[in-house]
Amino acid sequence: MAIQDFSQSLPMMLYRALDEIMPKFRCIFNEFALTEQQWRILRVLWEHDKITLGRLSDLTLIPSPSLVGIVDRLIQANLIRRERSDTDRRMIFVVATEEGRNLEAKVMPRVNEIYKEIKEPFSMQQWGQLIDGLDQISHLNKKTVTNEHEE
Amino acid sequence: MAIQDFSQSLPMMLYRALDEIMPKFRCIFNEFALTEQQWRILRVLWEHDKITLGRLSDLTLIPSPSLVGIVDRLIQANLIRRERSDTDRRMIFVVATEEGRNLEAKVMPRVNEIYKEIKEPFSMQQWGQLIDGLDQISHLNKKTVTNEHEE
DNA sequence: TATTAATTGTTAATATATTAACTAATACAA
DNA sequence: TTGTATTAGTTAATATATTAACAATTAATA
Repeated sequence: MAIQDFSQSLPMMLYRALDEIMPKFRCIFNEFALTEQQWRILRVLWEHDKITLGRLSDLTLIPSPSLVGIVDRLIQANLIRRERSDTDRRMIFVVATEEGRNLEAKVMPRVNEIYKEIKEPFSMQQWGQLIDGLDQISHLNKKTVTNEHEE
Repeated sequence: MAIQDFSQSLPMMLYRALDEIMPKFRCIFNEFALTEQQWRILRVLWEHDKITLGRLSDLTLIPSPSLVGIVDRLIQANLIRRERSDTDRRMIFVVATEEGRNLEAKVMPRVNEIYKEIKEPFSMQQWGQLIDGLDQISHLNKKTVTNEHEE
């Protein structure tokens, strides 16, 4: 039997999907002088006032060694700041500055617009199946696939 | 209405899916002293004896500026070689060396094994829906979404 | 055929990913 | 309480991504 088509493999399908949609978003980020990774960090900080670097790494999927430099540059841009924990001096919190918080109202509408465009051609069922499938992939080693809700 | 959860957004779901599965594969690549990108190039060359850099970039999803260095390193490893076209001297073909071709038989079984593990917990229908959804995402601007089969 | 435009690759500058090693602080156990 | 392990974050080295600019070649057009 012949080699299965590389282009139709799951990893390449995932990469291609990202290659299709991310440039649309990056286009917006660049208008605000943000890189994609910088955006991710701000995006998380808009949901969490105060967060440790470790958790930030988990939520943004940015590996911690990368996070160091990206956070540095966001601080230089005066969009966030570091804050060492008093109780456990190993931990470092990251907090958005006022300028960083103000970006939300400017960027989010633009981003939501693109997101809606992407989602639009899908039926609600199709979209749900896609998200469920991706969720199942990303939990392969974590738990049995049946339970949906967790804290 | 509150901000929708960033972690459940399509881009982050895609990134998380890749974060889950790719380390498994990279583990194998590293055993053969290959990076993921080097692997992708070889993988394509096993399906195409001879291919231009441009098309290689399309099929591997490796941006051409990156391709230059990656190809350089594969040449140093004696796994591929460059070959300038006679008919159009702008084009450069990439060809696998014998050593590069020989890798296929060693690496592919290992990779297929992991791939099967990933696919295993899915029903055939679930998997099909996932692939279809991803395919639809990656063709958003190319055509109307209805036609499935193409050459 | 001289000019212009388009194509194919490359270089350059900066940002990020990957992997391993390392520091500082804390938790834990003998 | 000392020694050890663990945790949180950083540094270092190399590879790759992103964006823009560029060179060489070919195609197109007046």
